[in-house]
Amino acid sequence: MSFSITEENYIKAIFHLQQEDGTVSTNDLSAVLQTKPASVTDMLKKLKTKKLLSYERYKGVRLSAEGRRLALGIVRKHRLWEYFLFNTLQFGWDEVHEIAEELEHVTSKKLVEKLDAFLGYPRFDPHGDPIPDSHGKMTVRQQLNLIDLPVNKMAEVSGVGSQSSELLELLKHRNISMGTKLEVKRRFSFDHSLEIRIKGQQPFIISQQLAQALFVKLV
Amino acid sequence: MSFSITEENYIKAIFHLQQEDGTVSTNDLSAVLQTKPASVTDMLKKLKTKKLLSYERYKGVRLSAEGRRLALGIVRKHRLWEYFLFNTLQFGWDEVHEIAEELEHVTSKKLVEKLDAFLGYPRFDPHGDPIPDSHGKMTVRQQLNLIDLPVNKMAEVSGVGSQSSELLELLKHRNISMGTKLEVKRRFSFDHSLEIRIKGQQPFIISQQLAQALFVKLV
DNA sequence: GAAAAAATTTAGATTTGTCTAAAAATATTT
DNA sequence: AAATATTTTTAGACAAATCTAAATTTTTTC
Repeated sequence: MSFSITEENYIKAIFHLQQEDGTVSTNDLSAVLQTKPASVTDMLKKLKTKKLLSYERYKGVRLSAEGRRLALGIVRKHRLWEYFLFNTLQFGWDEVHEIAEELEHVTSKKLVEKLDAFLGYPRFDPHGDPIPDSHGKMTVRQQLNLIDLPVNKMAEVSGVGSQSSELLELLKHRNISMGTKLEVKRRFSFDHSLEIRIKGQQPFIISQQLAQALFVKLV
Repeated sequence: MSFSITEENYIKAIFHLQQEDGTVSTNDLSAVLQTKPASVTDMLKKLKTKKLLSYERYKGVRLSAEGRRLALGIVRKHRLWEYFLFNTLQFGWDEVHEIAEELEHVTSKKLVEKLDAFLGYPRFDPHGDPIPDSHGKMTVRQQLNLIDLPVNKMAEVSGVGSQSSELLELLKHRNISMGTKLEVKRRFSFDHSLEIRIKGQQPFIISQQLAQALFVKLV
């Protein structure tokens, strides 16, 4: 069985939304895919007949084992291409997502395996997200949200919560990127902002929203 | 203005058919695109309104300057990706075309330029076809370096890189002279040596230095 | 230069993925 | 638990790209 680019994008979106909570709603999908809820309903019915997901009207949706396998394949391709664009072609880490959105739909299985080998079987993409291997397995990284990082523990940035250009723009301006070493100096309960200090720089304050969008690991 | 993958495939097909004779017929297009003539007619009308070609009913079709520019851009992408697949990812030269058919539709301009730079601005793809540069210009090849001769293409020796007696001595010993017909059987990336076969003889291996000193033309 | 053959176009239908507007089901508020 | 609000689905329509069958134009043959 083969799938259109549109179908693949639905499956990928459901996969990502499912990470948080078990079932995914029509409205959530409508929001991330930028299509009307009515169109989402139509597509869900279609994907159900293709056995990629279980769906009952008004009850939300969940990927089947088959659907999950497909999703992992797409995510694998997306992240391998991101790695290629960043490491081989020297793109900025804020540019790679958009291009990978197209490359991820190229179908050749052999291409994916050759690319993986050429890149040296990388396990994380430029945003710190794990790259599924050819069996769909991902290395889990002991990564925590910056908002949860204990005060005065040195850590390094290992992931971001979204690929939005707004976030990436802010990070660029704040001079934060993958591997940046930092620690939390203080917490302000009023607005949940944090004072952080990047190694070798003066401390400064970041918002709760930004802190929640950053993942770090202890060093 | 942007174009669908289908529209791009029509433009590319017209471009290739146009190489032979000036105008292209509905039936020829129908044959290479594997669609019914009626469908071709519909698309030609559409592409005419987009000013990519000139078309009058029953009279065949010709690309406009705009259409030619678009076609060259697609051919450029196709051949750069073929070069990448063959030279970087070590695909067989018979496998690259099919995969490049998908990659050629990825839209990022910057990707094409970065890929071109990464590959070292190659001027010919693995089949020996010229790669248009970013302005759409192609090198016309009459004579090429033996090191660039695609595998399994019969060619004849048409020139040498120097007149040094050392070179000529070696050529005499190897039994190679002007007009000798040969083909490349294999390439060894380790030392860039080539296995070649002179028509009617057993294959043997020559060094990179020797290959670079020989010019051939396709026969 | 007709008649026959081939190529091309028109007309009307189909599939995919989308939309709007209205109806139905579910969730929230009071 | 009734009223209200929100979410989701249904019904019917539309654009893109295709098809088949029939009509038209061009080309070839005699």
